Amino acid sequence: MPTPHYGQPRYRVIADELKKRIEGGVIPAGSLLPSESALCAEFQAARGTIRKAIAVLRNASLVATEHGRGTYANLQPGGGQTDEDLESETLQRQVLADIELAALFDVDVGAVLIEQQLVDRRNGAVSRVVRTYRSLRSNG
Amino acid sequence: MPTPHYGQPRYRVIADELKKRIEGGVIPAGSLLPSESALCAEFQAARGTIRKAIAVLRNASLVATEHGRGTYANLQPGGGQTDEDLESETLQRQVLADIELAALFDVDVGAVLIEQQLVDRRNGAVSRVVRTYRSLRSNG
DNA sequence: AGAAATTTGTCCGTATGTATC
DNA sequence: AGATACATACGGACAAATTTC
Repeated sequence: MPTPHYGQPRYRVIADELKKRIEGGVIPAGSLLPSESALCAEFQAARGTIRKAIAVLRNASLVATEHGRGTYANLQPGGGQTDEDLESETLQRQVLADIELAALFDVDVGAVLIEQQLVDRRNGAVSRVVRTYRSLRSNG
Repeated sequence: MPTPHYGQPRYRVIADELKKRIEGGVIPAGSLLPSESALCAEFQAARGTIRKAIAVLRNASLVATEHGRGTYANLQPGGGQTDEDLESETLQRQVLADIELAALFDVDVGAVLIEQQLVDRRNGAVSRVVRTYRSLRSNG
């Protein structure tokens, strides 16, 4: 099989599945996740893909990895009962200035602006979308 | 060459080198970095290694990557001097969800969203516009 | 409008190095 | 010392977004 990845990339699907297991208690907090090779076997994925999935969870502070030991399901640092699972992803792209933005930046309508978009997810659902616009030649 | 990585791993060395070039102005802020394949040739490294180096810079907000375009040197690593005159104003309003926001918030296109807009001015000129969107029923 | 080239994104398989048990 | 597990690195292939012709 070559590489079919329409829709969500595989590493993100795997990350979501692991997240469910951690939140659902299938993988108790503080315990070790299955080893990378075990996850490779289960999900029929390459190690790089598994590692990337784990990197997503690590980035979300859901797990912590120790060299030579393994990856632990997260024990919440806040002390509290923070059952919240925050996630965020960013992307940057070029967009065309609408009338309002053009007036603000003092450029022509349709001029190129840089947009950075941040999407915050809370327990899976999008809670906030932040779009930051900058002019090309403004050193913010 | 097998894979010796005593001391610093290769991707980190490459990341440091690129960082020097950006901060030193060899790669001007806002301009494109060399393509991944070009960097592969220059550093004699595999693409995955180059991509990992760039990921380090992206994580440090030193660069931003756009699919199909390239990786841009970032404009704003936060220069030191602060003798500038900053202003900001905010406003809140209701807007209608476009296709992308509708998909993100899982609502219908045209549904009402809350938008908060922040306009930063620097010495009079708009340097940044931040638009934050929330759903009405968002438990934010 | 459309095809080709460029560039980044994802995924695979493998090999080797390093840390821990 | 040996086994296990994560870390780094290579090379190849195809997908998707953008630019160029």
